[in-house]
Amino acid sequence: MSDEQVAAPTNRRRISQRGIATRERILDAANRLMLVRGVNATTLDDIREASQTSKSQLYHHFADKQELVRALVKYRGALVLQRERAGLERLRSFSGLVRWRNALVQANSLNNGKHGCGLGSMALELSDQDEQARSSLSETFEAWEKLISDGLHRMRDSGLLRQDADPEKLSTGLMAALQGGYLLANAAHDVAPMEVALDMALEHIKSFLVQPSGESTH
Amino acid sequence: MSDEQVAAPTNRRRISQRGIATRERILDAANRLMLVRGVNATTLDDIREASQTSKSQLYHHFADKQELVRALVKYRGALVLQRERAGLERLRSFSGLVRWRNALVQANSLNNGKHGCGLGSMALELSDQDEQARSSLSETFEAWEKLISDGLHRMRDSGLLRQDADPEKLSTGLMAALQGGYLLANAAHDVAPMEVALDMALEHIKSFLVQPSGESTH
DNA sequence: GCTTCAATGGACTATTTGGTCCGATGCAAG
DNA sequence: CTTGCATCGGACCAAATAGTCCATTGAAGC
Repeated sequence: MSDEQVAAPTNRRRISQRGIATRERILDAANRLMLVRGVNATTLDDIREASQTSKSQLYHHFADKQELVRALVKYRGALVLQRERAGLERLRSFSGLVRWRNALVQANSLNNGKHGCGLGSMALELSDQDEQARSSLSETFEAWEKLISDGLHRMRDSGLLRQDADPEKLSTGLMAALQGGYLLANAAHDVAPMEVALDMALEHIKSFLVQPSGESTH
Repeated sequence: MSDEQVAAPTNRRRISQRGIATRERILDAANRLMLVRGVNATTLDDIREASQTSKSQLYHHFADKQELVRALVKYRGALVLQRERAGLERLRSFSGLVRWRNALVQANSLNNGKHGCGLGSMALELSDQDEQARSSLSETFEAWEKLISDGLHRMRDSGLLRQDADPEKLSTGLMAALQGGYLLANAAHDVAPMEVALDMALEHIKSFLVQPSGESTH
């Protein structure tokens, strides 16, 4: 998945720049609306209006609503991975993990925990009703976890983490804490539970550091 | 919130047993259907059919769909708390926590991680669109966490946990791990991530035990 | 037994919403 | 310029769905 053209269509003959731009507008509008209202509660007319397009355009670029949703899953997944790659690809120390944590917490605190994680909310809403969407979301989570575990591997290889640390399990645990934190923060409309959850996961990772430092997670 | 009559209506004059039974059937059907399809994707006709009732009964017992959903939030919350109370009110040891973990994992593995937690999925779907539902769900999560933290308090008072252990934070972290685990397991259609997440949280709690034992979490 | 009202069956309505269609327009190639 | 096709506007359609209404039934109190 490349960093550019995250909205590029799969295959069709002769696609103009104007068409690509429209498709991008539609996906962007769907992305914003479905983040706050949820997938099923967002109508095509909502998207049409927000994207300044027409019904025929929606159906020119997407076969039906389900296909639009599936495209959105990939679109949002690419955006998240792009953002996360920027914050994780150079991860080499525990303090880097803390900075990553702080960025997520700060972003979520801006809206008092509302909306949660765009991927997590879609996962719960779609996993039981669209196998393709579920599969795609699952792959995105795996890729996201891999960004973390790669960093942990680097930390282990450089001697920061003990050899018995399991980067894969640690990253899965951290991702679960993040997603659960998003969920509880969303329900409470307060970012606090997310902080507690992430700090727990970070403390756990910290316990695998070779030289436990007094470094705070705050 | 009492253990019995979880479906009892709020207030109305002269309510017959038959009426209560019908209300219960409706809520039970809504509970089952909305767990697998989600709230917004479940129609009143679905519920009417599954509950063997009629349109007039739905609107006799509930003002509209939103009220039915709000009643379901309380209904499901009461059911979960009832179940969790049974498993947590006698919690006094780390092995009790492990048994609790195993019960949740086993239940979720029966359907390969599908559906997730009934409260968590509702939380993400409703928190941004129904303030009353969100508030109710938030209270339920708090009550659930309190069942855990009460147990941790007992463990701390009895000298099992160190004095610097914070039962409230630990229970919030554990709940986040549980909810995140449910979410990832649902996306992966595999209970494994939920196990990893819960084990991480339990390891973290274990690190606060006064006498670290070799007790396995598996 | 009579009265009263909760409870019920189910047809019916209004609105929302996903989806279709066709003529118009813009753009690029020959 | 002309032709072909992607793109577009928006009216229109059909199905789904929330919600209404009224006649009927059943049960509890007098």
